Amino acid sequence: MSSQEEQIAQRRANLGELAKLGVEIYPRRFDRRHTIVDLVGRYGERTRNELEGERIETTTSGRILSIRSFGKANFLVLSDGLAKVQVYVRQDSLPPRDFQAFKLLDFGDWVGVEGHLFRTKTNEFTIFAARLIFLAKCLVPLPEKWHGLTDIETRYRQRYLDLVVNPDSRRVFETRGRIVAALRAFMTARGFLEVETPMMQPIAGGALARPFKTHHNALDMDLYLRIAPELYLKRLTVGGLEKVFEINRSFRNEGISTQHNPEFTMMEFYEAYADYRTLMAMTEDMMATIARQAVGGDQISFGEHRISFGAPFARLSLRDAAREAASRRLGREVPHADLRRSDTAAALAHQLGLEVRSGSGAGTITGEIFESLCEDRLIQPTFVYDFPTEVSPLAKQKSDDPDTVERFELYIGGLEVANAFSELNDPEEQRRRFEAQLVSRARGNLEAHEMDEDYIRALEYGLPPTAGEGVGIDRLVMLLTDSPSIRDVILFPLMRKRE
RNA sequence: GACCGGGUAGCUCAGUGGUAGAGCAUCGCACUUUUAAUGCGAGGGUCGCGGGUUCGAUCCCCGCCCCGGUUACCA
Repeated sequence: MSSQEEQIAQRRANLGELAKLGVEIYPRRFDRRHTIVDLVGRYGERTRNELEGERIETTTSGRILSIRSFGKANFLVLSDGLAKVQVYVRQDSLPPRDFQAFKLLDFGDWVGVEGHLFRTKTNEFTIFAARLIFLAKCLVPLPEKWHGLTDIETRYRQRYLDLVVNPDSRRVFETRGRIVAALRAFMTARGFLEVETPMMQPIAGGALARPFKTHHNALDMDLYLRIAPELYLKRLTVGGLEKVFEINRSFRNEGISTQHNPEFTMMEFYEAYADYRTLMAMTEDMMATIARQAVGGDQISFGEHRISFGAPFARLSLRDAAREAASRRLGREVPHADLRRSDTAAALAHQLGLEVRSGSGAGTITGEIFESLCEDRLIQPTFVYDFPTEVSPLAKQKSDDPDTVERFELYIGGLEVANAFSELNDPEEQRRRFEAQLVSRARGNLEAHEMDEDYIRALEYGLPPTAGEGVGIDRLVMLLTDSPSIRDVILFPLMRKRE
């Protein structure tokens, strides 16, 4: 029998013995007077004399993290996930059955305890147990207490184990919860209405990405998991909902990396009468506010970097960024004009050693130069603005430059954290943009946007001037929790199936 | 997809072409204020999977699986 089988058999046997003692082995309810974190927070600073004088009684519960046994005197450490407390279990202070049951407890079991608070000789804040109540068995041995669980694969596949033994992991997800709560509060306080739009869509639009496909049986209809909620949210603005947001899970059938999980969370919002400049100011405020509420300040550490979330953020036009990086790389001044024509842009990309799809326009190539040369250098928060129209089929052109749209992306710590633009609301221009995308699709670009007649029809009813933005919540959580991989901030990241 | 690193006890890790190692955990004994409790004793292994070389493979070779990283594709 392997060590694990042996330990499981032993724990099962202990459970059987508990049942024989007449202990209910899967009880239904347990009423606590305090949680452990309450107990420690309220009384953890009391001195020995104060505790002796007050004789504070408590009933609490948690998982057993360790058992130190001296025969007739024993110490348990219980955790409720947020705090730990020691329990002193003394044979002559418990009902005999409780003490017999105690001896059948294993590391990892859930128990309740009744008793009063005191400090031991070594001044440890402790519950002096008068009753022990068995709550649930841990049949499988938990990871070791000292080294914890470091195996990354197990941490992702069995996140519950990671959460039991790695307090840092727990903290990441608590911070994530605070970030989402702070974002929601931020938006609501500014008069935005939280809405929910379809995750299953007949046309996967609103972004340039490959979708997951599914099928509805009763309707015999193919559907896609959304790649973005964008087109539905703007339909709502057509309907007169001037300020809407959705905290949305979206799905993209693309590669997996430290920055990409197939399903990910965005906060996307639309504001009528605003343009992308409005949103830059709002985004600066949003980032600083979220940082303060989630981690208590607007200065953070991310890997080797110190990052300030304080406004104002740097601003950099995309073409300038690409041109300057290309000039630096090639050691010569690249003229502005070279990024405006597809032939000169392609030649430039070739000199830089970048491969571009044949038939790519100047805008696509400029975007690629930016991505490969600039993205990961943008450590302090930076708005990269004014994107090529070609790569932005849903954004509004600048009034003086039809090849450029009013769009920005926010980069922090080398991560693309937000993407925003003044929304294209001219239905005829929107149709031309979709048609250009269809040409790109016909050339093999599987991420090109599809024609969405229903969306064009909505625009025909009139979308007021509007600006919209998507904020990548997973990446924001990475930044604010100093996590190097998106999988560290998603409770159950997608893993390959395993037998 | 390519390249690099990894997969050995429940956990954390060492190791060798010749019977598989440690600490923690587990089991037994002792112990009524410990702090990774301690002391003594014991059990626990498909060395990721499959093939090959060899008298003999956990180790060398080939293929595959899984994980991580880099890179490519990809907004």
